[in-house]
Amino acid sequence: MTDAKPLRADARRNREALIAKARELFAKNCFNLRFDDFAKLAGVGTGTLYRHFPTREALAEAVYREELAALCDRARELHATLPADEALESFLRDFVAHLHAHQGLARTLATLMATHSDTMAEGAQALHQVIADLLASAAEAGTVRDDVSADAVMIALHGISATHDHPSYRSHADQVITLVLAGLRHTAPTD
Amino acid sequence: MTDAKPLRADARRNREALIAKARELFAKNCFNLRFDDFAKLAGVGTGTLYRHFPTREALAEAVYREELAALCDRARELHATLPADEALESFLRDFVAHLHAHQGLARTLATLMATHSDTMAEGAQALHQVIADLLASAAEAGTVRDDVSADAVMIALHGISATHDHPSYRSHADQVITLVLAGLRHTAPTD
DNA sequence: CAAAATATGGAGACAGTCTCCACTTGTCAA
DNA sequence: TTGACAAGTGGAGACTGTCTCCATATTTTG
Repeated sequence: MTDAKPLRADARRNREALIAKARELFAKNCFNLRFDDFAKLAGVGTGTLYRHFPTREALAEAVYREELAALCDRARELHATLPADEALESFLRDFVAHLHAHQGLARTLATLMATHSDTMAEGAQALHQVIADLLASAAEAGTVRDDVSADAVMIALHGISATHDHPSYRSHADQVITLVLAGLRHTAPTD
Repeated sequence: MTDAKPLRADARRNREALIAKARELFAKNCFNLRFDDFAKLAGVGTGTLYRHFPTREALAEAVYREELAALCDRARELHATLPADEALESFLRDFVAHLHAHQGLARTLATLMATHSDTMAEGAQALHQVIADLLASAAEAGTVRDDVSADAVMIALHGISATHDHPSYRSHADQVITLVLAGLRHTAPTD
């Protein structure tokens, strides 16, 4: 499901060029330039751009796939070395810090999460998975409540990433994480 | 700041027609039709539409202003009759239920919250205010922690409204509210 | 009732998106 | 090497939706 067709040499080259240029622009917070112009900037024709990345989101995802994967790896690492609830806390805090430092990723993530359709959400999916795993472990260990799904946490993260360009983003986002974690640890009333 | 210029008779009539038609369409989940077509549907010229509502969001806000105000009133009512933390809980639960029943409002709110600019966020602003008030009262009463601002809650709500078209929206959204409330009641560690 | 102020509508300028296909480039078997 | 087929290219131009502009119409006012 990850790949299937061996790309021709020049095709791969163009694809790389496109991603490289996109990364460069995203780093400069240029997200809204004309798609056609972008193609020109990357030195390829419009058609080529569209063939490789049918939408803006597809391009964004390609740019941030690695970064997102790294984040997920980090989560798994924490999962392996810390009690699950602590790993979760650590991960969520890191996550916010990372988004804060990488506007482009935040922006992309917000889009990815909003796009429930097709494979677009691949990145969001990976994120969902690691959170679900952490949550399951912690619940089993009895350190967090077991009646809250990863989706709920994802919704909170969605809110957070959608707010990335707000002035006092960082402190508010941290407060959300605080709330979520405190809420998770506050074991469900057993009435 | 709410109003200032007495609108001419025909102008007011057109404005009403526009809002009425928009409400009708939103109720049918038609959000994406061409702006020009919409003008025609409402029986006014394109120019007129643009003069009254420069953007889609402006129109959406006009349509849902009352509804949002009613929601805020309800919050104040609860605030007056219940302990603040219970009022908050009640309000947030109602809020989710209401969004669930009114896709259009959810959609609009998500947009409003994303738009930090100018007066656009008037609706979101009102919401922020009532939550801040509830939070302050509850904090004073010692029933919720006092180190979390209304903004944090708004971020969670943003996530929730942005998810309104997800299949299992309702249960996930409820879980988020549960988390937020539990988190709020879990008084901050005094270390 | 005339003049001034206010509002209208819709043609058309404009900006972006995306498709299409004649042509180029790469691959592979002989 | 080379020929022939597959794979990929690029960019002109069709298309779609947004928004402006202003001659004309309607209201209001004195």
